[in-house]
Amino acid sequence: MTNAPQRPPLLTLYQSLLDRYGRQRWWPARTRAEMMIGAILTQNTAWTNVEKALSNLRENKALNFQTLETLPTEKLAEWIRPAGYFNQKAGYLKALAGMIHADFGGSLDRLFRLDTPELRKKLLAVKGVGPETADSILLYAAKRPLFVVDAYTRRLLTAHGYEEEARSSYNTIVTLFTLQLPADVQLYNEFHALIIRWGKNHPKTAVAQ
DNA sequence: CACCAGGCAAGTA
DNA sequence: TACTTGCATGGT
Repeated sequence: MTNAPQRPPLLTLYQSLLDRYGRQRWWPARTRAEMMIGAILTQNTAWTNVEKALSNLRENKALNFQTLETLPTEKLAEWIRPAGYFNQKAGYLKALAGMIHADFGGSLDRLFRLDTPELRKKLLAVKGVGPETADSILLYAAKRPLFVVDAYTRRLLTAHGYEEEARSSYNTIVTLFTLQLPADVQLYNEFHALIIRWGKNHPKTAVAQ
């Protein structure tokens, strides 16, 4: 954003990004299961690599937790190899599939029947699901109004005068956005997607502004 | 060649 | 609480 005002209200920042980039229509997934699997695979990983892994899973009819639950970890790791950290992520996906199977009979409908605090706790209890992954699932799969903070969010804050806030904890940044924005699923959805879109034009190595 | 990309867990102090 | 390290592929 050229000539960005110093510390613009976050809603103003949202409007600027929306004007500049337009609606993003996130998350890029056809089903809740695909969304959740993508959320694990994209951890610290370029989305283009995630797409290759998702294609492999789709070809093997494994974009669902019933299949992942019974799939050998080694086979899963082989299919998601392009997404990097494949041994870790295979274990993470198995853990998530195991939780859904053991506690909800394999039913995402039943999982998503939990209220937001319980659902968040349930997700965070799975090894490999941290705050960003949990909140992404809550926002984009469960449609709950939770603001998602990621590395780009911190960079956006830094670039617009919120330097100290950008260095604070995950939950502090969530609170910052939550207090300034109406609790609206569609707004949080679009804002986070726009922040990623902005981030792709502002790589770490680029000169600021 | 180095650095980066839609994090997280586990260990240390 | 606040660091540090390992995890790994594919693109620039």
